[in-house]
Amino acid sequence: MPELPEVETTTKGLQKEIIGLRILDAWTDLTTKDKRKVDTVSNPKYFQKFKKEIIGEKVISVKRRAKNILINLTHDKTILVHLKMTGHLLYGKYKYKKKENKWLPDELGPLADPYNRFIHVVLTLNNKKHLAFCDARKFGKMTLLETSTMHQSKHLKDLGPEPLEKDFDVKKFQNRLTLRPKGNIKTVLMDQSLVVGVGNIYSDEILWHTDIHPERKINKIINKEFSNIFKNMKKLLSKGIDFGGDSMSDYRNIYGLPGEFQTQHRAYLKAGEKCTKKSCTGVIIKKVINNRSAHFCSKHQK
DNA sequence: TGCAGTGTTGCTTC
DNA sequence: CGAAGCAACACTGC
Repeated sequence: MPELPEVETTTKGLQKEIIGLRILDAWTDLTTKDKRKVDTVSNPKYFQKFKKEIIGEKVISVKRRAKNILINLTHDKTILVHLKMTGHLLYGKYKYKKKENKWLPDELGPLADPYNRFIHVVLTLNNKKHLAFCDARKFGKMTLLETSTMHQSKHLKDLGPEPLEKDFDVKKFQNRLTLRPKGNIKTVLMDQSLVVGVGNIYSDEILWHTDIHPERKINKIINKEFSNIFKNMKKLLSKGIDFGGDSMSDYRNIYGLPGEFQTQHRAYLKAGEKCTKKSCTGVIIKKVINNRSAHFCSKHQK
């Protein structure tokens, strides 16, 4: 689900609702033994430490870095959340069912979200409301970092530049992508160590708009095309934010409500449909490229 | 009914 | 180092 526009939508929602609130309690039912998750709340031992650290702290700010949400707390602490495939952060009123060790939305909770049944972490706030982390597939990540050094942590240190930052220009963009001369453009666009924020949906859309085949090698792309990809990447990511994210799959904002960017798709999940580019007679096809499904026009993307 | 497919990324292998 | 494949997990939809 969540690529830059969806994570940005969630971040903005949190900025509106939870800044200034204090964390009173934390709960989870996650119990993985996966080594890759030792330093996240999925590891029960880590969670105990995490809980102790965040209780009593107040939310100072909420930021986004790549597809990570950073909840900055007092005393140099920051909660990092990555939604991965099916994560949701929901804000509202929930109640705890002790018998089942489960949380349910209360009458003021985000009832709209059918993903409420996958609640795996709940933070209790000092306004009688909660921040719930729902995640059907349990791929998501939640961990605690030291704010002053977090950008050197393994979670953030290898990330490329932000595509929507003012000082990120087409020259820097081209220099980054050119680090992978033999890579397929679609795969390279999604490589978070080169440029952050683009995933499977937006990469398909960017390439449809720029008339470029997803398997075109980086070293076969000319300057003018880089400039076109750059412009369309910024345009489509901004549009995704303006539309409140893409809910073709399960993305919901912090109130459990869907975004609308899925109405703007030209390629993603449109296999078999006629291409809608002006005077193009092609059809959208689907092909697995580097283990990801790519959707593109059989005719105008070259 | 059963099984392929799913937005991400981290690890392994070559 | 880079490229590619697959695993992590559990549900949805064909």
